Amino acid sequence: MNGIPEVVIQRLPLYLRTLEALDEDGLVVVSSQELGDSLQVTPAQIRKDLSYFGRFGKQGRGYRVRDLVRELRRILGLGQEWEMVLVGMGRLGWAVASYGGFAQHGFQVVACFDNDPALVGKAVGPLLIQDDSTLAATVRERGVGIGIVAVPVDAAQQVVDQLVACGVRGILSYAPIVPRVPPHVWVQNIDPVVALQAMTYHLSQRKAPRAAGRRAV
Amino acid sequence: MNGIPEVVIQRLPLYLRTLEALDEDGLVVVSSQELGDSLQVTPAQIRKDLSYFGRFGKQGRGYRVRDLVRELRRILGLGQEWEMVLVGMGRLGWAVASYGGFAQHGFQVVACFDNDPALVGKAVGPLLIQDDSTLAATVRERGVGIGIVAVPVDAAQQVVDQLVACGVRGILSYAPIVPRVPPHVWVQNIDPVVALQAMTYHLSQRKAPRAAGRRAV
DNA sequence: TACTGTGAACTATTTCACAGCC
DNA sequence: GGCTGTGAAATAGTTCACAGTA
Repeated sequence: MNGIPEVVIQRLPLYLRTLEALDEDGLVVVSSQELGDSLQVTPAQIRKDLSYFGRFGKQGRGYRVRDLVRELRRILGLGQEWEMVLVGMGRLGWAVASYGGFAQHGFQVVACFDNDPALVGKAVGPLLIQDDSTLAATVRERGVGIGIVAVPVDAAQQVVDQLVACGVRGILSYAPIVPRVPPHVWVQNIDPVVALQAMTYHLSQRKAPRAAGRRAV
Repeated sequence: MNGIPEVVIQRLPLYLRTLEALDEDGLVVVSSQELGDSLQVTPAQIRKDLSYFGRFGKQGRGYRVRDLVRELRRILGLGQEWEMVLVGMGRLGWAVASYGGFAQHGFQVVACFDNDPALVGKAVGPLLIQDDSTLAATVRERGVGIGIVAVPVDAAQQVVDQLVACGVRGILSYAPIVPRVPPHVWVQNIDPVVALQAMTYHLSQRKAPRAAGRRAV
């Protein structure tokens, strides 16, 4: 055994999401079996995943939902508000900026940027679109940790480089490339077309076996 | 060996995406090494992945880019136009409907639905928002294969059930649940918050190792 | 010579199965 | 009795390394 497997990390937010829903429903204690039923994951997998981080359950009973929520939030680093900058204010960037789901989960877009003079100065909710040239200063000043890339593919690597140069350590990219980043920077890509294309493989087969995972993201 | 591993299927669209870009750049032949450099995947992995489907390369030379694009498109079932219905026309659904990237890749939203009378009848590009009650008829009539779910979490499972009942075989879900579907239906989930939460785990650690995959999607 | 295609070796991940505890 | 936590076993996935060929 070495570190904690990346697949495990990617599953924790799913556990958290479900546990939060169960908590809202008023459930106090949950077994790995029940949680697994909701998530379509084996109970053994849930227990093994959690065991990488500690012992959170009570034998013979299960896990206290609220306690496990708290532990997972701590493990995932969700105790703080995370500030993000958004680059690219075309249709996609606009939609991302207007998406309420981030704030709800402690992720805040604190500034947004575009290099199109026609867009700079426009208001997006409480923010004004800034020119790309002000990106570095804003990121450095506020110590923003995460950048969202919503620019066209041809500009994507350049924007990623800029963000990395300003000290951003996480990048959520909607651009259809695998960006090149130094090893201390973490990237998550989101591309619905890629998801659809993997799906059509299965839809084209005579018979389809099991359901696919989220690849989340 | 049994079937083709799911991870392999999920990587093929990434290969395709990169090969299409290389083709546009005028590259005629590519080696697994070069392709791997673009994608940050080992050459051995690319060769192995492709070998599940046939022999597409020439020893000593590499792969003809255009031929490999054609093969991958065939394997992924991209020879046809795929019709999709979109359910949920809130902000997110609206953004999805307006997204140009689908049409560009042979995925067409042919109808969109909401259960809010205030939205029904409004135009979204060339489409009119229809009432949910007309979903089944539309899907059955046109034999639509893919449904996109962009409704709030509380309605998501119900909408998924409806889509499945009408004969949809693939679901792209933006809702924060793992929907329950019969085994012949394929699901891909997209949730940027889940992606961010996995990322903050790494950002919270003292040192961060390698870059994460896309889990795409 | 420069590459692919591929068994075999290796590594990672999942599942099993059961001791231990509530 | 029912459930967790966890080594050990089983599976799945990746990488190596080299024979074969254009």
